[in-house]
Amino acid sequence: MSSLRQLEYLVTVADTGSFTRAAERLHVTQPALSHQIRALERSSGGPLLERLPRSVRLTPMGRAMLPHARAALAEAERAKCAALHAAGLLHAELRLSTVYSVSLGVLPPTLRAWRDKHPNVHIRLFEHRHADELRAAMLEGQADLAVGPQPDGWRGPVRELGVEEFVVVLPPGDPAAKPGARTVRLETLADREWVHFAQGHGLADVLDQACARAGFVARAAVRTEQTATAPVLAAAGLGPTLVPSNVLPPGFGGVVLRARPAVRRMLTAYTRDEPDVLTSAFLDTLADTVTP
Amino acid sequence: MSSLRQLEYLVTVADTGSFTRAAERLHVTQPALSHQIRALERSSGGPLLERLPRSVRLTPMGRAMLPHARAALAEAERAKCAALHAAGLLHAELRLSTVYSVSLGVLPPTLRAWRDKHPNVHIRLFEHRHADELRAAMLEGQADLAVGPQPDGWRGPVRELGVEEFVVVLPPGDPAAKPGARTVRLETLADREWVHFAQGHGLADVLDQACARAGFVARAAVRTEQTATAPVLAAAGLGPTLVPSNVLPPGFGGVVLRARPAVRRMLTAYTRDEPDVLTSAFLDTLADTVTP
DNA sequence: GCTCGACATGAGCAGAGTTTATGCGAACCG
DNA sequence: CGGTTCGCATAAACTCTGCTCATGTCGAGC
Repeated sequence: MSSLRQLEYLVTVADTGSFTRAAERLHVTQPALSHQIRALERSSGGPLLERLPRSVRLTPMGRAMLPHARAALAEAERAKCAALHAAGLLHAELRLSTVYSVSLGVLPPTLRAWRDKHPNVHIRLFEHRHADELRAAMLEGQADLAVGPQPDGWRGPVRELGVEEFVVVLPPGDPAAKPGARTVRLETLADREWVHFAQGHGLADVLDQACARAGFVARAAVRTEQTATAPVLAAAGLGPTLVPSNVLPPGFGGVVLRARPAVRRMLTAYTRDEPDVLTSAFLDTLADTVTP
Repeated sequence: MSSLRQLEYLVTVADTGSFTRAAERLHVTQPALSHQIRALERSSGGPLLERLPRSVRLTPMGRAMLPHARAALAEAERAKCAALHAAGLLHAELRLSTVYSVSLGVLPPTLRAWRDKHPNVHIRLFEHRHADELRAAMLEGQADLAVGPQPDGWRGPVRELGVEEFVVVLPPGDPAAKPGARTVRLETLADREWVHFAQGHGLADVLDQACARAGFVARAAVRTEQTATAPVLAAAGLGPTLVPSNVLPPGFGGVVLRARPAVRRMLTAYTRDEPDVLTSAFLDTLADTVTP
């Protein structure tokens, strides 16, 4: 009997038209996918996919199989949903804890996707100024799930979501932004006054450490408490600032340059204990919406 | 994500109303089933089955989940069938090799069940007089699947189907058959002339070895080539005989007693290489129809 | 009260599935 | 036309799931 996972792999390869892309989407490596598809083909009695040099197509056999595979997956999903519905009405709240920059940048698309899938699950959001605060609150069991920078020495499941890249924001026409350049060296901004963050704000540490690595101390023209304010102030000419690229709204007016050397932060989701159904469902949504 | 197997386990427990019986039907041990159901319950967020002292019932959650689980299983099955159909394997041929006693006793119900499920697969049956002949023919690749006694030192997959119990057949009113007795000691028949089997017939060896273990040599009143003939001759008074219990037709006229000590034979199905889809489908049918 | 039936639990083990590393062939590019 | 890149297959090692075997627990029935 073929497993659900194998059917899921087949569907994903069919949808993406490529082993490699399917493997990415499924969060497994490409050989693992190759193996499973191969096993499925053995147990089905013949090839399901036609390996072309540039892409992958379904064989007639695969095409015949595909709709039933989709249906089986959908039914399994419905089985779980039905179970959740039958029992989940009691405890349908998910407590989510995070830091300012994440709740502004990464979370909104995820929350929208989640709301579409599970409109009856209420989400309660806790926001913290600093990753350490987040960590401490999670230790006390404030929330079911934390989304934020990698916590040091965390006893419990941690899932890596992806790396955030930080960008320098400058006002239009700033001399440090060479025409056409995509990056900027932090050292060239060593003598500027920066749009900084308030004491205890997580991004204040990020900025300070990045500047320290570049060999200088960032002086503050102004310190803001709100993450979203910094790039607006920077674009208005108060000085450069450094923020995760995903907090910038689409069509943002300022000049945006990747820092060189790169300033990155691993974004993770972590829980105190093994995640329950709701939490792990949210984790999947999170992983799906963050990377692609 | 819950696996297909877990859903199958759930459905079977719901159908049988018991962990133990479900485990038998699924050909796994009861702890394995307990574990999987427990895992499914964990990943579903709550109990699916209510464990009563005498039986097992579904919780509302389990009841909600059940129809979808069935549907998922059915779709997965259809996926495989669709693939087979597309590959043209549904109009295929399955070559089956066996020994006389098996083709008479065990196989007919299996073949009927198979015919109902896959009416388009033609079965070609090869019958052998002795297990060694069967083994040799299989080595040469005569058939896709062999059904017969356990082959010695077989290089390839062997699946145990169950043990055949041999019975002594006597004419009605034979003095060796005590009224109400269900068994008979072979020694008490040591001085009889037996309804024996032809030289080279597999059951001839079985009879000789059983008698040897009981401390005597079975003299032959007559030797028959056909398995079905022996019990008829025995019932007609030519002498006792020893045959697998499953070769006796329902409503057989003679006296049937289990041999003591028991004469048993492990019945197996074996293939040269890993079985293909068709073969393993037949194997499943076989395993299902032989044991219960 | 004792035994028996039925499910739970725990330890140990085999095999499935995954990852990392590497190979191979076809297409693309200079 | 060789070199490079992209995409899938293959090999080997490791991890972890899921199995069996042995044992525990609890209620029912004699």
